[in-house]
Amino acid sequence: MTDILIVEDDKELSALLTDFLRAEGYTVSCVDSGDKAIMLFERYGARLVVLDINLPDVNGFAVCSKLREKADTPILIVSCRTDKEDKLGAFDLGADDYIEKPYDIDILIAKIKGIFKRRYQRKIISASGVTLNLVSKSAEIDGEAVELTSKEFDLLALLIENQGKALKKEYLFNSVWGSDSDSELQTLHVHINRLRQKLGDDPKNARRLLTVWGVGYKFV
Amino acid sequence: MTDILIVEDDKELSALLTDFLRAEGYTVSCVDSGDKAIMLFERYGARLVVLDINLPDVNGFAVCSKLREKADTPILIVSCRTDKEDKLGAFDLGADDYIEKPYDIDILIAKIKGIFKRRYQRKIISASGVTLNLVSKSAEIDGEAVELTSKEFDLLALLIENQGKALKKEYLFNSVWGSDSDSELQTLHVHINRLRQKLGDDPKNARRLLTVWGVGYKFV
DNA sequence: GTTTTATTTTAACATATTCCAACAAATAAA
DNA sequence: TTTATTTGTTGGAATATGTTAAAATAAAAC
Repeated sequence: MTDILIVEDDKELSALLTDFLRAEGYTVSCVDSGDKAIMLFERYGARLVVLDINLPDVNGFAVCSKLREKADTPILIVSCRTDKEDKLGAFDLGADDYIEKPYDIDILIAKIKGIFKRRYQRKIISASGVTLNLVSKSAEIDGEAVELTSKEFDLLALLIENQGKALKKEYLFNSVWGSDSDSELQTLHVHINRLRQKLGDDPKNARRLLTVWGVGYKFV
Repeated sequence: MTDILIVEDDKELSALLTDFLRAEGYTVSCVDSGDKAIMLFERYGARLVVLDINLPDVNGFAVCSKLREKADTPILIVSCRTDKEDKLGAFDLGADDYIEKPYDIDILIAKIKGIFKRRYQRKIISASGVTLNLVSKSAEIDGEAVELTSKEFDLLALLIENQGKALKKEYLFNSVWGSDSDSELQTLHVHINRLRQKLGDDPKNARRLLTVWGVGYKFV
């Protein structure tokens, strides 16, 4: 997965931005149209998207909303449009920021660095007595070390990273296992079951790993 | 813990902002100096800080860096200074955004809502004592948690998002169930009925979920 | 190559939700 | 007032969804 996907039809600008970002140590992919952006994102994913609004094919807003359907990757919208409506629309679609062109490239980079730091530099995540060390892959529950298998760990990490959010079963399975055939959701159930045992959670009266009927699961 | 701590010495501006944010369902505290901000934050905490740079006592940047020592609460810096150096410095200190004065209050609120959604998994819609969190899929009625099934939740969310507007039954059914078999509107009645029970609404004298004869329903 | 451990599959079981159908009540039209 | 139409109510059947245990497979360790 590349760090940053730049969607920008101004070749000169995108080349400049790419150089600067690579100098900061990020891996960068560039596309000049919305369709390509979606394709590349579906295929390889990205940790952050810099999205121009005025694209040759589809509208940038449409791209934004399509990306949001797939993942909650941070999206920075870049545009020469200055209307308030455009900005509000962008935030409503789930964009993380709206930056007017022409922008100062140092500021944009500072913002990107900030997002990366807040979003991806976390080594330890925790919620309601459960602590996961993403580096050593070790887990503590209520202060006591607990052995988790790798699938269990990945699943629990995903749930804790999104604590409070009801996550669809398809999404959970997809993220942890990589594919999504309906029949395989049983596998997810089994792992949820194991996790609950290790968490000491009774499913009928779960306190941490809750089922959200008709949707999936959430960690609180 | 309050949701939002506003650090701003312009009383008029902070009062305005407070009103707007409270209308969005956030709890808000206001202070007019850096020392008070630190004190209040240490004592009660906050989920997000809106921080003015030009304060009567200490510099806003100093406040920002002190807050960062204590927690990684999101900080939105608001300032009339437009120098690049100030902005870069703010991001370097860990500020989440730098907003130039004068700002559009709707944009600021959109940004705050976005942060709450991403960070705290809180996307709230509410009307007359009923609050739905679209991210965690949880519901509160008059301050008490209530269990809703997924169809009930979707239906109520649709009604609340369009509060005050009478929605056609066909539209409601279509939106929630996806199909459009007109004959099955009976199903909608049943769900409306359940919702009214959970809302504590008597259909003969409904206070929230009203019947609009010949049309459908509306939430007020 | 065997043993151990982790993971997946299978299938039976348990539960919640949704749907349906019949009827009751309210409203509008005749 | 009567009639037709729309809306409200109810219980249980049908369906969808969730849980669990155990066996089968795959992967890793020895």
